[in-house]
Amino acid sequence: MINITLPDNSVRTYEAGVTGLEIAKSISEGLARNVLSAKVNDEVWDATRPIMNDSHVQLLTWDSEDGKASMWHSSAHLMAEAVEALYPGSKFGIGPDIENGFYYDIDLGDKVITEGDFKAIEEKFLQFAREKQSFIRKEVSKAEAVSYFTEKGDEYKLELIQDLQDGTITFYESGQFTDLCRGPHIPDTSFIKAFKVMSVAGAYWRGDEKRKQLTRLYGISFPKQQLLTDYLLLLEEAKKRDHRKLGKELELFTFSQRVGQGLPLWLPKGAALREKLEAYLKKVQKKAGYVQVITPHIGMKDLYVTSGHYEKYGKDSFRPITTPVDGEEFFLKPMNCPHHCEIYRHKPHSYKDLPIRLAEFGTVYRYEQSGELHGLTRVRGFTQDDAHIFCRPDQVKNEFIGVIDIVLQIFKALDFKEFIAQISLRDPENKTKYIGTDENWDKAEKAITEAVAEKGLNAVIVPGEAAFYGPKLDFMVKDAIGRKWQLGTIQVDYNLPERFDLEYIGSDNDKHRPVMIHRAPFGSMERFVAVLLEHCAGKFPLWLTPDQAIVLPISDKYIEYAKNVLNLLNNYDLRAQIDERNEKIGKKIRDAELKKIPYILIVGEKEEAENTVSVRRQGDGDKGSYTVDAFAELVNAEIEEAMGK
RNA sequence: GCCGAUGUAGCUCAGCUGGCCAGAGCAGCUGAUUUGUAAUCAGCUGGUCGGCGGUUCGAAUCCGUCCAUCGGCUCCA
Repeated sequence: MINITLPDNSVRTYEAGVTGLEIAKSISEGLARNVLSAKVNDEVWDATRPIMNDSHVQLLTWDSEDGKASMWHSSAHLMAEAVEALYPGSKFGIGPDIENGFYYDIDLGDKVITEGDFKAIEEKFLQFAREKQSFIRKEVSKAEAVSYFTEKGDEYKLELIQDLQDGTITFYESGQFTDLCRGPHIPDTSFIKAFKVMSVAGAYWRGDEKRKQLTRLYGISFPKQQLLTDYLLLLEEAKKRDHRKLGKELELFTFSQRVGQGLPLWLPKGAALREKLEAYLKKVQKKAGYVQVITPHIGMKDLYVTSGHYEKYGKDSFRPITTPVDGEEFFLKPMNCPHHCEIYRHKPHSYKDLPIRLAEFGTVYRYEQSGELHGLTRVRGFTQDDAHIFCRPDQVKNEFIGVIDIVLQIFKALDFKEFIAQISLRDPENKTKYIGTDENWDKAEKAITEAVAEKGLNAVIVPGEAAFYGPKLDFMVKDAIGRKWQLGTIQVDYNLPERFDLEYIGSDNDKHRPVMIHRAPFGSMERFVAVLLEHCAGKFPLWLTPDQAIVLPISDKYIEYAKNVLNLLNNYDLRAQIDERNEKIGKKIRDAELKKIPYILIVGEKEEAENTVSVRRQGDGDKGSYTVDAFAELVNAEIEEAMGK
């Protein structure tokens, strides 16, 4: 007999070899019907795998992430089985569960799967699911594994087996399909009640663009049909928040083929919004001791040879611009730091001057691969809210903390609650990718980790994600459909000061090397506006929105009064317009609501007589009569509350 | 850059397997209406059907190619 400890710390006794499923049955039939897998001593197992020793067991259902993962992973197998049945001779790469569903990478030979084929795959899948196929776990030797897939002719699986150790290899068999797999899986396929192929895409084998591109099928499955319906509805809703759609509807920005792909054109309202953001950040930075600088959009090739960027990115950049007579080469600046280094160099510095914090809304141009461009989040020309801090080594940590404070303050003002802080460190396996000495890297990584710890930030640490010149702390936010984008970034750099031979005179009257910190709290104005737009679904915070209010005269008899109101609003520094069109009030309200203008001010006979406006809040209906003074107070109070003053 | 899909008026879309001058709603313009909290009515303007080339008596529709966009992959200083 063995003792099984459940999550509530109760202990039950079973015969050795009991399975998660049997434990569930002993608790209740209902639970047994919903158990997908079991966590046994912190390892997720099949619910049908015998437990031989005393263990802590947690039964996993759809409600847990691990339970979902089990179902999705099993669904990937089933999808593969369906594909193999429909397209015999298919070879299979990998098929993991992912955040929303799962995928399988498949070599289909000459067959090209398109959306038209999805239905057949779905039907075959559901047919297999209804057959209640069990997932049977088998431990196999490396030799057996190799022999199976050699016979099947699946070179992808063979390659995967090469990397595995003998004695740790397991196969899972379900229906006609046998796969190399670590597991775990759900007890049988009848748990899967709904399935949809979401999309098809090309994906390089093992993520290497030099290797063959396989067909990646994305799918998602659920234990209830209704959950699939709900999920699809959720996706529809998310699409309505897409910044590309909202940007068009709200006339914030546009693109022109004639200007060039990935080169955004900011329309008046978008420009107004962006200027508000810039003004806000300038104010915050001024308080934090930053000074603004301005540098040109191009720089000589030699500047980037010095910085090391030419060697690293020269081939992937826009081709250089050359002068007509001497053929001197200039590059569109892909970043601002080399220019700022030259500003630092323009005169000698004392240790007493440091830190020097040079800030610039610097527009940069990078040649991004055409397939990478994406609305405003990935573009070829964009403006960084850049700054470079030149400081003494003993000031690094404090400066770093100062920047974290700015980022957090901004996120708070804009109501960004869900962000991920990520510390990117050097890849310990492949140190040659990076420039700079071991010692400097160690120092920089230590400074970041300590600063983050001191701020109590909950950060994930990812080795191998560092920039080539230094480690960094990034702030990532998800967009409407769950894609992660990097916004704010803080990067320690011991490298550029070296390359540009930057120095300061210390208290010992000797020359010393300053440390540089690159930082951009928004990241880029383009990406930040895109993500902000998706977060607020186009309903920007009152302080930021291009038009805070719109005055709607009931008829053209009241246009004069509406203009008086507008004047008063302008005196209060509120941004407002008048809708002077000859339309009925209902129509004007509808249009203003659709434009997501926060306050709608209706003026007619009554308001003119009483010297008031009738206030309507976007999405929230009639708020009653206010004098313009009282309305201005209302607006200011709302702004102050939101900014957390 | 790679794989797949898409591309019709400013916007959202219809136009089936090639055949009357390419359509609708919204937006815009003109006129009527002078309006009280999410769409007043009428008329009008607007499109080398992404570009170029081909097949055909005939192409928005079929084929090729280029461009752009979308979903991924790779990349992201």
